Amino acid sequence: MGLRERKKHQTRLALTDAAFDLFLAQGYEATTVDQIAAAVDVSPRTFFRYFGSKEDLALDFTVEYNELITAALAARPDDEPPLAALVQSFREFIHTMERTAEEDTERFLKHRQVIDGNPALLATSFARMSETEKLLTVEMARRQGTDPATDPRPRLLVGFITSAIRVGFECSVGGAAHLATLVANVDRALTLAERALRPGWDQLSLGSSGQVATKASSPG
Amino acid sequence: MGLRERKKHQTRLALTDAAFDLFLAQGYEATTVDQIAAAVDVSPRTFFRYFGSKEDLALDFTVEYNELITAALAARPDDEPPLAALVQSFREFIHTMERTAEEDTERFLKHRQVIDGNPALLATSFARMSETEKLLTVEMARRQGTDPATDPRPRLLVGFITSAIRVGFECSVGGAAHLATLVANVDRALTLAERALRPGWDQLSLGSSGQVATKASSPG
DNA sequence: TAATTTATGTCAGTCCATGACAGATGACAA
DNA sequence: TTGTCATCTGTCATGGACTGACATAAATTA
Repeated sequence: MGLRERKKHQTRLALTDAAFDLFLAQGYEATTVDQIAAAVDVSPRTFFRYFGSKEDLALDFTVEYNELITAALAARPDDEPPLAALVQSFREFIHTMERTAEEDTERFLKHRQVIDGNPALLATSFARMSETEKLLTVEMARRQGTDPATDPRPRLLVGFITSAIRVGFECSVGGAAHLATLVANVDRALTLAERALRPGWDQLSLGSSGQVATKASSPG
Repeated sequence: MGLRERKKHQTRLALTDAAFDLFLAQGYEATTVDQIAAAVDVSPRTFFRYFGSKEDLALDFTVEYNELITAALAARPDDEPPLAALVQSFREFIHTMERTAEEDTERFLKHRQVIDGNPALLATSFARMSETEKLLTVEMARRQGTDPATDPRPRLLVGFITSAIRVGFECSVGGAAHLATLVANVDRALTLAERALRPGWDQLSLGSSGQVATKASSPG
């Protein structure tokens, strides 16, 4: 890696670190881009060459997270039941998060504190997942043997599980910002979600007409 | 209603109408607050006395929608199974929406076209639901006889159903902007969600320790 | 009509974000 | 080493979203 690239990496890191320190000290909204840039001895214009917006910086890590999740699902064995594969992917994800967070606890806790302390940021961080949800849906449809364009069930399954994740995170807001608590809450939400779903609902036996196979087994 | 109040109501309506016409003609981002204000012969400063932000105007209707949903749930009979009550509330909601939309189809379609045409707006419109989700969760917890602060199941149930709604809306984006299609898609998503859930999961029989009753019936 | 309340306009200013241009700096080949 | 080239950065100018302060105009009320 050349000097140029190293420097870039360095400034980027310096910007996020300075930013989060300021966010924690004065709040997200109260800190200006100018302040962040000044803290790193960089022109405000340069800030926007590294991040598209202040929010982009604050939610930068979500990109990495979303990649982790899709990668996790792609890595699950094909013969695993689809729902189990999805849930396991999310479990793996939070444990990966746990591990990396332990290496860099300080940074991790700062992030969580800032995001959780700002409803708008929190909402956006989840909204950013919608792209990932699309990817997960496609992969789930493949595993279920259906077409995601016409069959909403894979999408629904993904929606269920991500909403469980959301709930797990929500439960951890405000309370102890301990990583262990967060992981435990997400884990519990996932377990509950798995239990809440009718067994076998994700196992699609493709009907001839593309109609939902479970229809036959539904009451009435 | 005095003249003053009538005028206010009038300007507010004029602002939203002018705004949505401009949004449709030039796109949401491309139209400025100044343009909207000018179209109604009002100072830009006045715009912000009616709406907190451009986005607030665009998503104004969500407030009404969210009130409809919570009211619908509150009106369901107490002896109805919780999940059924929740799902029925959403069904009632979309049918109320259908009825009001038929009275004022033009405005309704404009709204949907603008929102669906802007991913950021769409995301925010759902993010705004999180306040409503909290209210729904409290009511669901009451119906299930648990404490929403310690038991995540009511919250999970609400999350499931709202994510079904989201999926229903998603399916309708891009395709025919027909109201009937939208309603049908949401309806289908709700039905699928109901079917996907294990029957009786919402019927909590409060264990002595507050532990989850369904635990006993879970495999392994 | 007079006094009070309240909506509106004007003005000035902050912050976020972007395009354009010029100068500085690292990359790379001769 | 040197000169060329690509790229990063700072400066400047600009525009759009908002906000506070103050004055004015209009409606409400007595």
